[in-house]
Amino acid sequence: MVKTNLTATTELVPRARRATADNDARRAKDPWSLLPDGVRRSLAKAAVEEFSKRGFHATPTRDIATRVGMSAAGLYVHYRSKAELLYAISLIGHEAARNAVDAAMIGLVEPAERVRAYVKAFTIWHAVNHTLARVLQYELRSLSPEHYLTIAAIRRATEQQAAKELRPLVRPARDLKIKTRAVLSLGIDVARWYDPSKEPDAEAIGEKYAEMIMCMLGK
Amino acid sequence: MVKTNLTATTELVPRARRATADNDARRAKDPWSLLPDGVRRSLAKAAVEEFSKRGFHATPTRDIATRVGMSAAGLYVHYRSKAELLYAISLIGHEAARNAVDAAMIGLVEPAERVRAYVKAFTIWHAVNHTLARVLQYELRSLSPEHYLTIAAIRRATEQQAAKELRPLVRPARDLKIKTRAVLSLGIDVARWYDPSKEPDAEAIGEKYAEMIMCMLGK
DNA sequence: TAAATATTACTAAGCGCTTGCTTATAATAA
DNA sequence: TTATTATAAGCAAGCGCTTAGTAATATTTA
Repeated sequence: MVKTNLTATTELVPRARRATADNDARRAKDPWSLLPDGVRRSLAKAAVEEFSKRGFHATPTRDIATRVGMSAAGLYVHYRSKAELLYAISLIGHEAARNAVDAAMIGLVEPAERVRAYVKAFTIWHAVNHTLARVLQYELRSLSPEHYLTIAAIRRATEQQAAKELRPLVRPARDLKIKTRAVLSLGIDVARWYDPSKEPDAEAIGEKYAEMIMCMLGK
Repeated sequence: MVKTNLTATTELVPRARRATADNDARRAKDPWSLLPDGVRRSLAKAAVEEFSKRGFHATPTRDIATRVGMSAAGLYVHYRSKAELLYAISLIGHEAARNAVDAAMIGLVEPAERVRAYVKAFTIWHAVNHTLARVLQYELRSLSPEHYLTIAAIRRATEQQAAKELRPLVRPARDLKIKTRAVLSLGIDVARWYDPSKEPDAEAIGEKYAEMIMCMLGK
């Protein structure tokens, strides 16, 4: 399997392209750049809009297809099933969030600096990409059992990464788990309440949140 | 409309009984005591279990009825529609959460003490009642437009109450909104990640969260 | 080269199934 | 009686997805 095409038989998310600073920056900025431009991407974006607003089970595939100007059956040329569409979205979303925080910490070595950058980037990502993030967080239960296992593993890795970064800053050490939870929780929940029409400045929220967390950690 | 019965034509949540300390304590403890014991309560509890696990739209009314040993049609003797069942749950849940924090602050006058009690009670409630809380938070979008308006008003009041309690502790004053958001957000999101089989001690989580928030507020 | 053959992207129609809810009817209780 | 609680049966609508077919494009063959 060398060539990449757009059919449903292909891998859901294409292999990472050559790692360049340019690609990294673009990926950190727009989650959808992980999916090659085309109908497949349009369908995924349309699905996120619908799933986010109404929920996976309340969204008919017909509506997603119509949104991109297709007949109801057209969707199934590009995705095997509604379930696989959700899975593709979930994979892309989790990878994009990971890329965003990784990019923000590049070059930082001081633990406190790294954590501050982590929290800020994580928060901003969940504000800017709140539509996608809502699907990631609220539709976990809508994944098929097999798909869920894969996504759950990715999420465990995220939690471990956060714990690793926080460890040098948390005293007593036994509080590491609950404080890691709190940090991730605070960032994730931004996606629930964030409304760009009322709170346009995601950057400011990220800054404040980073400040609050550092304060909470006694730094 | 004086008498209370169990039919679908009655008010969804019965008028508050005579306010006694005993009733207050029971209500703070079990949200379901807001609904008279009987089939109506059983159905609501069964629905919460299902809605929480699978989501409103993924749960057939047949499954809810079956859970309480009824035929599919039996549900409609006690609730006009699936939508009204969700609405009743939402009303009860929001009122119960409010009762819990109010009860925790009774007799406290010092602002810092009140906030500490507030955060602790709010957090514990979302851990202990995480099943119900998930329905409250994730099924807002499944409410009918009219029902949503009522619930949204209740939620605005909750936010205002929190802001009122926090105001004396927040400097600079312009941070009140974002910090109120953070406090509520942290508590609410406990319902998402809390797993009683892994984290049995809700009280300890409430205590730690209160500590963390006070630290974040510089107290 | 041109003709023959696959492959791809798409649609109109619709199948089999599940959904929320209603109806007709019976049993029970005040 | 009269009101209440329940059920068995089933309806109309909506669902995910398939099928049969078309047109356009690529690939292979003569």
